[in-house]
Parts: sequence; C-alpha cells; structure tokens
Amino acid sequence: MVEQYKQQRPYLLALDSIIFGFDGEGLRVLLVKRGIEGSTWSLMGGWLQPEESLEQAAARILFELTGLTNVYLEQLHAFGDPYRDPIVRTISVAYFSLVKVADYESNLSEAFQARWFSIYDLPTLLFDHADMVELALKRLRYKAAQHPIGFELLPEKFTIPQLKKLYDAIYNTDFDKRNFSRKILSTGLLIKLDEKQKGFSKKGAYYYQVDAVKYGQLTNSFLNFIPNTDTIL
Amino acid sequence: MVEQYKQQRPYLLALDSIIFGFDGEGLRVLLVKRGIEGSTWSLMGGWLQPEESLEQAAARILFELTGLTNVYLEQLHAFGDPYRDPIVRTISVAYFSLVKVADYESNLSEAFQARWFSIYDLPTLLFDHADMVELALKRLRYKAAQHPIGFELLPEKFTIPQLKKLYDAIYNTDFDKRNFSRKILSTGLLIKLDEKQKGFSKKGAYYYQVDAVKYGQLTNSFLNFIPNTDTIL
DNA sequence: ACAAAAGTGTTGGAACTACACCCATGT
DNA sequence: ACATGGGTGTAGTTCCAACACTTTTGT
Repeated sequence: MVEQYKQQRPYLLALDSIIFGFDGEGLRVLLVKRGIEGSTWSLMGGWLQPEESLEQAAARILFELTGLTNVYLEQLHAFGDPYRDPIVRTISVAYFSLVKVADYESNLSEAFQARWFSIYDLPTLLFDHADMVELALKRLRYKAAQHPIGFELLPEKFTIPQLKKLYDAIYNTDFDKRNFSRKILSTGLLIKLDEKQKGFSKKGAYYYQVDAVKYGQLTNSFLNFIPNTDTIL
Repeated sequence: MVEQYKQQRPYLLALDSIIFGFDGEGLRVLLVKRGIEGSTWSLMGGWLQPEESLEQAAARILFELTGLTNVYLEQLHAFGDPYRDPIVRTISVAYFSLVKVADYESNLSEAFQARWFSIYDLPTLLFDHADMVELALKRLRYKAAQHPIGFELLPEKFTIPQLKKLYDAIYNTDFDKRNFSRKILSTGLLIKLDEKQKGFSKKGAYYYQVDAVKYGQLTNSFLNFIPNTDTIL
C-alpha cells in the first residue's frame, strides 16, 4: 500500500505571514524586501522543515524576523494555484498574526529589510501576496467583530481612546465614542488602572488592561444567534 | 536564485473533504471505507495533481465520489502535523462541502463504499480526520449563523419546518418555530411558492425557494457590529 | 482663560424572547 | 370528530443608534 504514495508527486511547501501591527495611528502590515528577488516587497515567508508542524513553522518564521514569541497567530488559508509562483510550483499556507508594534521595534532583525506599510497604501507585492493581505484583512475584521482580539495589537496598558482608534483603523470608520466605550466596558473584560496616560492630551485618559482570566475563558458566543458553538457537541 | 528552491524538501499534498448532508432528520457526514487500508472509515480524499488548483482538486475529488458539480465548497484548514500520516509525511488541505442528499443518492459512485453518518455518532476515523470533522462542524455553525448557507443542504424547494429542522440539527437545539420563521422570512430571501408539501403532515406546509438574485447579491454584513467587510476597502 | 481631548446620560426605535391559540386536512 | 403538524400575533424587555454637554488640565 505504500505504492500509492510513491506514485504521487510532491510539492514545495512554503509559509507566508501577514503581520498586522498598530502604531496608534493606522493599521499596518509588515513587509520585507526579498533579498534574492531584489526589489520586490513581499510578505515574510519561509519553508516548512521536516520536523515542524505548519503552526510551528509559521511561529519560527515570525520569530526569525521579529524576535517575538507568544504572538497571536492564526492560519488564514492555503494558496495553491499552479502558477502562483512562476518558477517552481509551491503551495503556500498563509498565517496572519497580530503584534504589538512597540515590542517589535526593539527586536527587529536587521537581516531583513522590513518596513511597516499602511494597509491603505501598499506597494506592489510578490506573487499572490496582495490577495493574501486582502483576505487577512477581511478575516481580521470578521473576527475582531466577534472576538476581542483587538487587544493583541495594543500594549499591555492602553486607553479607551487608543482602543477606539484601533477599531476605527481596522474598520476604516469612526465609531461613536460614547457607544464604543459603553460596549467595550460592558464586556467586563477590561480592568481600569489607577493611572492616567500623560503627555498626549491635557486631561489624560485612564489606562486599562485586559482581565487575563476572563479573556482566557472566552468562548465564541458573542454572536447574534448562535448558541455557544464551543460546547454544543 | 533557483538554488534556494532546490535545497528545499517537497511534501506530498492531499485533500480531504468533509461532506455534510441533511436528510430531513439529522445532519450527516459522508464517509468512505478506504479500500487500501481496509477497515477504517475516513473522509473522502485524494492527491493534488500537477495542473490543478487546490479548489479544483477538491471539486474533482468530490465529483469522483458523488458525481456532483456546482456544490458549495469552502476551504477549511491545512493540516500538517509531521506524523499525522504515520507512513509518509503528508500535508492535507481539508475542504468542507454542503450537498443535497437527494441529489447524491442517485449519483453515488459504487467504487467507494460510502455511507452517511450522523455527526453525533461517528465511527473511529483515520488519522486526524476526526479533528477535521470537528473543526468543520464548528465552522458550519459559525458560518450558518451569519450567512444563509443552510439552503445549500436542502433541495430546491423546501418548507419552513424543514428549514427549522435543519437549523435544529446544525445547532443541536430546538428553535422556537414562531421566532424562527419570522427571522428567516424577514431576510426577504425566500419566495413562497403556490404549492404545498403533500404526505408528510395533514395540513401540508408551503414550499419556498431561495430568491437566487438576492442570494447572489448577499454581502457578509448580517453581523452585529461589523460594517460590511466586503466593501470597506 | 482657553483649547483639546476625556468622560458620561438620555431617549426613541428596533429586535429579540417568551408564550398560546386557531387552521387545514387526512384519517 | 379528532389528531397532527402548520401557521400566526402580542407584550415585555433588551439592545442599539443617535445625539451634546461637562470635566480636567496643560499652556
């Protein structure tokens, strides 16, 4: 029965990472200049190694670029059009991750020419990487509406106005600050700290942090209509 | 620069299909007995061919088993743990599809020993196929709450009570029939036909069909809170 | 004192939940 | 006539969107 396997043709398997960050102003994507191809911006990527799972490989590649571990990482989609890479057929499994820009700044590996780009102003990208970014953005929007993953993009301590700016950036809109803060606080996920942000505004905004216990216990039933899909079966 | 590719090890790439069906009673998954392994139930699967995209391969494999085309098909996840297949390392991209059981019955290819199983009573499955089914069910629940994909599991003409039974089966619950029908009809997606179902109940329920035009125009903003993520950018 | 951002409260409408009765028809 | 499932209506509640003024503090 091993015969069946031997007749099959194998393919190269790559991973590509859509790395989102937020710098207080806009939603950003981290891109690298591929040394080999020379002048094209592309997503950070790499090859699957024999003893790695896909997830491990994606985490390793992210680490190689940013030095970060314990980062939000989620599989996005497998891309496999026959000619997506014109040189050798390659299947790429794309992952997207959310990083705190402040953490990254200090960790950047110089080996890659990396730069943050606004998602509304991307350069031309290698292969099908633009499709990947577009899909990742859709997924981020879809997901952030139901799961409070937005926190992954902010520092440990953040203010409500910062959080609102993040959501404004993700959805490219301008939420009403009163309704926004009511809605966010009503989740009970935020702990108000006894400390105000200095320097940015005159009055100063209170810092909050995520209640790690409640955040860990979250299920996915923030939804309309769905009974809690984590525990149905 | 081609050197970089040559150093990389390639992997076998398989596709596996989680095929959901609804027979009027419960939500079912179509499983096959793998001829070669002999006695184990597994998902329908196959190998990626050199000139196919992943999606085309998944559609082909589905066709080979069921004879169906134009079926709802969506990529679920890529599974790549190093030892998921103990014989040869294989990456599998899983797709899930929704089929109308009635269509399938007449089309079944005899070459595969296929059977519908209740999702609440599955046999032991090959490799990580049980994980795949579990994830597919979560995705179906998640998705069906926001997108009216439930219709894909029903025949062209169906009654509201049938549709309610389907949703009851998907969520393993019992929706209130008055609220359910109000909610479904308020979408404006259903066209009431001038024909009643015969034989099942004394009174007979009206048939409906999906308004194909409106269904095609759907965006994904049935959601709580998300501005329409299809058109933001 | 004033400018700039933070913070908070109310109201009308919409949507959701819970709940019970009548209808049509085959036997 | 009666049993079976089909179909509909209402009332209370909650949730959401829209909207404007007061507070704090650095300059």
